[in-house]
Formats: sequence, structure tokens, C-alpha cells
Amino acid sequence: MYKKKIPIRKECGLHVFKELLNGKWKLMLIYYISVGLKRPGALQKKIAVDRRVMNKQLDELVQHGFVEKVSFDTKVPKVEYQLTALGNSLLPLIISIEEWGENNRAVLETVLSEAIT
Amino acid sequence: MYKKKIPIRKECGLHVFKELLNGKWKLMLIYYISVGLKRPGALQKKIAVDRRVMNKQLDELVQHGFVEKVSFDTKVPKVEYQLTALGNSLLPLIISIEEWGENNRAVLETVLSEAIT
DNA sequence: GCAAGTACGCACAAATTTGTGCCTATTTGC
DNA sequence: GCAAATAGGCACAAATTTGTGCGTACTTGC
Repeated sequence: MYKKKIPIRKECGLHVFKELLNGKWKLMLIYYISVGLKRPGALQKKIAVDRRVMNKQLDELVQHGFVEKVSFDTKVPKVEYQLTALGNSLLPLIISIEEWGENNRAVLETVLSEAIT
Repeated sequence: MYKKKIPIRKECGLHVFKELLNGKWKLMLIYYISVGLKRPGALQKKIAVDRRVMNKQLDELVQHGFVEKVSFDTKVPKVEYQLTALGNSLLPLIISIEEWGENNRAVLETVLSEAIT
């Protein structure tokens, strides 16, 4: 993993959150795992991103204690992910964010289109 | 501003939120403005980051409609920021995130220290 | 006059995150 | 045998974000 050169800010909850959950797909992954998409294959179909990118995000979520990875040693290898208590504690937040986004979708999409950024 | 090469995902509220508020200092800026730190100087003392970095984040917040910038054309130039309705609509979310971070600070700090990331 | 405070800005460097090229191995189903 | 699905990996390229070097201009207070 990438070794940070700039010290991590921990002084407020916002930073702590951001530091751990900044990944482009992390919140989505947690959400989809929570609704029952436990298999890598299923998750990948949902979020439509390269397998290795998704894996990296999942690995970090595991390392950071939001998700557990269960490997079944069957003939055809099989993996399942499930949320830890910490991961579950994020769900209300994720849902709030998602709702905020949907409630303001009209305005926000306009902004996104206009912005040069 | 930076012209994106990878298309922006808008399909879910999480992405929309992330796209606009991903900046390292954005949520903090919105929060501090909401509690009355309207002047750039005051904000800068709080978040302790280079002026130009902060300005860039503020400019984007203005462009995206979360914050309004008011310039007073006095002899000594003066600037004040204030939240728009859209910016205000984020406050509950920001507070929830902040609380989540603080509530789980013990665990999360451990994770942050251990993680090589 | 001059330090300190206000504010603004370009261009570039550095850090960080995200994505891709190319490889390995096993089993199931045709 | 061979395609497709399972899962894993290294090394690097590309994209994106964050931070810095250096410069401008004005006003107030000593």
C-alpha cells in the first residue's frame, strides 16, 4: 500500500472519516454488501469498475475493519464479504448521504454539467 | 480548473456527493462557515492549510453553489463567506459524519496507526 | 520608510488515487 | 481441447488532487 508522506490529520471526526472512506467506491461497496451482494462477482456487476480496482478498495475496507472477507476453500474458489459492526455503523450515514444526493439531484446535476471542473 | 478525462458518474447520490464534496477541506469549511467563521483569515487559522489551497476549495464551493462570497469594496479589502440554502442542507450530514468519527475515534485511530496506508 | 495585514494569481512540483497490461491457476460445461 | 468463471498478482501508467515558489497591490500603524 501507498506510504503517506503528508501526516494524517486526526483532529476532527470529518478527517478521520475521510481518511478511511475516501475511496471512490468504498461507500458503495459497503452499501451493496449490506443489501446482500456478498460475492465479488455480484459486486463487480453492480459497480462496473475493474476487478483490481474493486479488490484494492475491498482489501482496504477489510484492513480497516469495516468488512470481513470469508474465503471458502471449495474446488472452485469462493469468497464472500460481510460487514463488521463498524461497517454497519456507517449504514445510516451512507443512506443519509445517498438521500441528500437524490433529493438535490436536479440542482447538483446542473452544477456538475456547468462546472468546468 | 482541472478538466476531467474520466466521465463523472452520476448514477447514485453517493457519487454526486463525492464528486462535489470530495475536497480535503470542503466539509470543514462549510462547517466552520456555518458556525460564524466568515472571514478567510479566521478560516485559515482554524484549518491551518495554505491560503491558496483553501481558496481553491472555497472557490469551488462557490462555483458549485454551496457558499456565497461577498466582497466588500472597502479601502482595506474584505471578504466574507456565507452558506447558501444548498450549503445549509449539508449541515445535518456533516454533523452526523463528525459524530460518527468522534464516536468511533478510539477504534479508528488504532486502525489509522496500524495501517501501512 | 517599513513591517504586518488585507487579498489575488500563475505555473509548477509533489503527493495520492485510480486504472490498465500482462500473467498464473483451478474447475465446470460444451 | 477450449471458453468462461472462480480467484490471485506485479508493475506501471494515467488521472487527479494537494501543496509551494515566487510575485502583485493596497492600507494601517509604528
